[in-house]
Amino acid sequence: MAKELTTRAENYSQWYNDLVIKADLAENSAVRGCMVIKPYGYAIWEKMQAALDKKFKDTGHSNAYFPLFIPKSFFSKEASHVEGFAKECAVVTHYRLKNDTVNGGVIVDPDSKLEEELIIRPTSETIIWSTYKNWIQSYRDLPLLINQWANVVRWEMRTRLFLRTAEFLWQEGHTAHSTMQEAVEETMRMVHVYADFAENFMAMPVIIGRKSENERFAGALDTYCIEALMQDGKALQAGTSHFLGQNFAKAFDVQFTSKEGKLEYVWATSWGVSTRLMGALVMAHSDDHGLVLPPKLAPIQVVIVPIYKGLDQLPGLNAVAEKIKKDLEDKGVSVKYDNRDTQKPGWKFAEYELKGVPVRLALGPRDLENGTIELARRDTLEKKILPQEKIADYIVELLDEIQKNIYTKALNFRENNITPVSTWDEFKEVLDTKGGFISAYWDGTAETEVKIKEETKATIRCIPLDTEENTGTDIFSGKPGKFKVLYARAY
RNA sequence: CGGGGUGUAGCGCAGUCCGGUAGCGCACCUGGUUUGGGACCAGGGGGUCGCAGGUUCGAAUCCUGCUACCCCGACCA
Repeated sequence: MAKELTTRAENYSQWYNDLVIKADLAENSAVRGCMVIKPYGYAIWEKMQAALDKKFKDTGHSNAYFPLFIPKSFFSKEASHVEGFAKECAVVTHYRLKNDTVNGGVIVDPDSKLEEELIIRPTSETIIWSTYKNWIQSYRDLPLLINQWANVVRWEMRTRLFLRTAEFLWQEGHTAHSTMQEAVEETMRMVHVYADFAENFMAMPVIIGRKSENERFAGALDTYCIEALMQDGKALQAGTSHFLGQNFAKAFDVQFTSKEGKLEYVWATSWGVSTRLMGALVMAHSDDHGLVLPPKLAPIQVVIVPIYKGLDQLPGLNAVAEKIKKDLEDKGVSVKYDNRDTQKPGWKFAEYELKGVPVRLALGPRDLENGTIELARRDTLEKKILPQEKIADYIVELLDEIQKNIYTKALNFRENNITPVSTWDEFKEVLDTKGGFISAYWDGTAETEVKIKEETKATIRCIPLDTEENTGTDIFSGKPGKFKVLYARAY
């Protein structure tokens, strides 16, 4: 028993930490707050990137790359933006080291102080809008639809692998439009792209909504988000899309000449998802045996494990396994045949379960005699003996079913954990005993939201897009509210 | 930045109170037996006990200072 996981019931957050490390997704690095994403974890991220990148291209966006460093002065141009990020910026002040003649080693050369400090990007709005100023002159240059895949740094006090690290990987889309309506449409389009990705690839149901003013992105007029529910009943913001209005256009003087010959400021959006999605993926589906990966994001979809007494039995098993592997690969399934003699079958079973491989095939001498093979599903842990014939076709369908099953399971959980309440006592009770999303009327004031947060640590996760306007009573203040919002404790 | 905790082999830990030749489990290496749910036996390698001072014949252990990391709070995708 080399790798024991803490169970979810024992300690959910320990379970998460154990799992990320033991499934070889990532580990802490020598640099405080920064993680090393290991090959298996990175392979999942690459699958996420590929799926998202395609969706961005399909909606007309192009990739580009902007600098890691941002001149400090750029930050001060948009007031609320600075305020939002100032407290968590890493700053480059010098550009050279020199030998320390006194104590040995190296020291920062005091003569190399920068005229203007450089901020390591916590997000790229400022550097991008200072660039867009030169790219945009006419309505003919619009819309400008750019995405970048990059790393960013936000100097966090407390970090957790994937969920919150000082450096993380993400994509940030930055678009410019000639009309407000077009920019609003783009904002909405992209939040729906995220929701579609979360549901169809990650098999993670999300609620699309609008953020309250408190939770809004620094510098945005409106922030839309996808919110997911983790198995411990805490919410996790999985992606955001911002309508930036003309704030950045005005701050960086980005104007264009309209068809009518008038000089106007452009309208902007930005949107992003990060490696935090990896954390969401882990917490949405996995169990006490390890990861449960949706087939569409699993680096290995099927693993084949041979079982034999004596190495002389291996060649016969190899022949059948290689054939099945090829049949599957011809159908676009990624397969690993693990015939290492250095580990025993039982060890391999446990290992691939830990790593969330959706389907496992085991092939032994009995199967060779009978023309059968043992198939185990990771999501349900069911085992079946099946004929080898047409196993590839069966698996192709099964992968699809597993993808759906994982989603349905997560959806049922989510639906069972949205609790409508109408009194403050009920609110606190549900929050402490059940968790999940709490649906309640809100009077629309930041004051109420802040007080609720202070008392319970729950925040307004979002105002769901599909909520109908109605009249109700605010759960906390008793004042009239126009719509129901979702409260939750969040990551 | 407050409050708590821990630094001993790659990982997880015991030993520290009461100073006397550094240990256990896992992992690793060699050989053999094994292989349908994390194999077993035998042998083997690996440590300036976080760092720097001090006390002592002798320090992982006692004293002083420093440092790193983890957990809980204030901030955040």
